[in-house]
Amino acid sequence: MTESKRRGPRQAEAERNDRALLRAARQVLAADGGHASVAAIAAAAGVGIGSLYRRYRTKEELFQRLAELSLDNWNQAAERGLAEDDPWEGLASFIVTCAEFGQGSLAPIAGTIEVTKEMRAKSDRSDELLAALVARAHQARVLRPDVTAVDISLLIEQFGRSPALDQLRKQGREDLIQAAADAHKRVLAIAVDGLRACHSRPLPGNPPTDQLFTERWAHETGQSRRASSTSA
Amino acid sequence: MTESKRRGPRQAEAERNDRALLRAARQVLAADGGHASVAAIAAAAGVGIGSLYRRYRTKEELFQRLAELSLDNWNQAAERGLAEDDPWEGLASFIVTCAEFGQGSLAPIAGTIEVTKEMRAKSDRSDELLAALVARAHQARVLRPDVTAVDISLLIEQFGRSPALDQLRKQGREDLIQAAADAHKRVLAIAVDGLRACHSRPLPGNPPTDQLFTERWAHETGQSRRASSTSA
DNA sequence: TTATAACCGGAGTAATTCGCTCCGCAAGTT
DNA sequence: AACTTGCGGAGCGAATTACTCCGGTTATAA
Repeated sequence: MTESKRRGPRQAEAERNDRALLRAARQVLAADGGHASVAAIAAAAGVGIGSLYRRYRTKEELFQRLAELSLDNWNQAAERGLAEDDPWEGLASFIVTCAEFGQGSLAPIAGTIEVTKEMRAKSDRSDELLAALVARAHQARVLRPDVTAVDISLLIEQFGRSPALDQLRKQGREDLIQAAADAHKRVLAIAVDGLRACHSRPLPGNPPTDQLFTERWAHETGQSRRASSTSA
Repeated sequence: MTESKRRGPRQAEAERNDRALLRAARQVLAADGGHASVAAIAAAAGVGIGSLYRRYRTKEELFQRLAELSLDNWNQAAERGLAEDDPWEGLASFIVTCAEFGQGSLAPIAGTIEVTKEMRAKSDRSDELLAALVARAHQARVLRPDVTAVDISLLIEQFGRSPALDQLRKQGREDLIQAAADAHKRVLAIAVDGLRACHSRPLPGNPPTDQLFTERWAHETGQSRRASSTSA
């Protein structure tokens, strides 16, 4: 990212290919789940398999990079949300941005990739940012009092994919993709409105624990200790 | 279903196995997508592959049966919803029931199975029932005026799976499965509250067309004509 | 008990799909 | 021309697939 000086047209093409690759990987991963094949990803990106393997030594390396970029995006969105004046708009825009970027693509690879130190640090930071976003919205009384940060994380994950969109993409129905994307935004807007403080009846069940996230990314690294807290 | 008279303990075991098979198929399909293997389904059901193939001549036959049962469940839930006195509770319970049953398991096989005449008839009937449910809620002014039946269908599909639940099941973390299921219900309750009429701001974009559903189940049967309407 | 029938689980099989390597080729630079 | 740089995809061994087939187990009958 700091070294994006292009020194020739070949380098430029390589960068474009890399971006297309990551973009395609998100889409294919969302549509095919963890079994997504490198051939499918390369084809969706419009590049050859060879180009994929020149940049990433293995399939897992590509997925690892994808996870890191997603965390970066998540944190950027959270910072932008905190920068907004209105606490509600800040939280809502954060949710929408994360869901559209496709955070949900990560769920199928949660147990398969190795979690690096950097990723864990970024994940911790995202927990803090989200907790701040939630605390601010609570203090302003615009967010339902019994909604927690974990609820929000689960909601974002739930909307990280669109089943309709994924399937239409796999069928190659380019004509309907835009309509499906718009519809997905609509349904997400409905769900976000459900977070507003105007709803008096309490939510069912107890607030979920953040085990639902921390435990899923363990991957036999003996890492089961709580790494973050979701309360401010 | 009319012939459930058991004539011996062997038949009873066969019935239990069949139910376990269908239940497991829904779970594995949700977790693994369309590539879900018969071996995985049989293992999740706790039966041998042989038992699966004694009841269903092929993988597609199992999926077809699954789709039909889902439609039956959908219609039953809709009828129960219409039978309720309160229009809002009727619609809300319908949504929750469908989402929990795992309507979302069908999305990954949408393009792969042959759509029978019966299935299309049941699908048409479900469209009518949902339209009635929505119309009633609109007339009672308890449902946001700009929410359509297609919006509701998409919301149900969106909540037909839980990424967290699916992954925990695949990891065999039985201890967290109940927590994930409860959390999923919570998030769904949030989204359902977003449908209430108390929200004044209109939803973004235009109401989605039902092409988003009809086109996805076509499967080269030359069937592209509109089969139902979603407005009352 | 033994014979029979019904149903079970899963090893085995051919075909497919997988991740990945390797090499011939086109484009830019000197 | 010669050299460098990045490209696409054929091909390979390994893994996975849907499905078949058969030996074992349980319930009933004589």
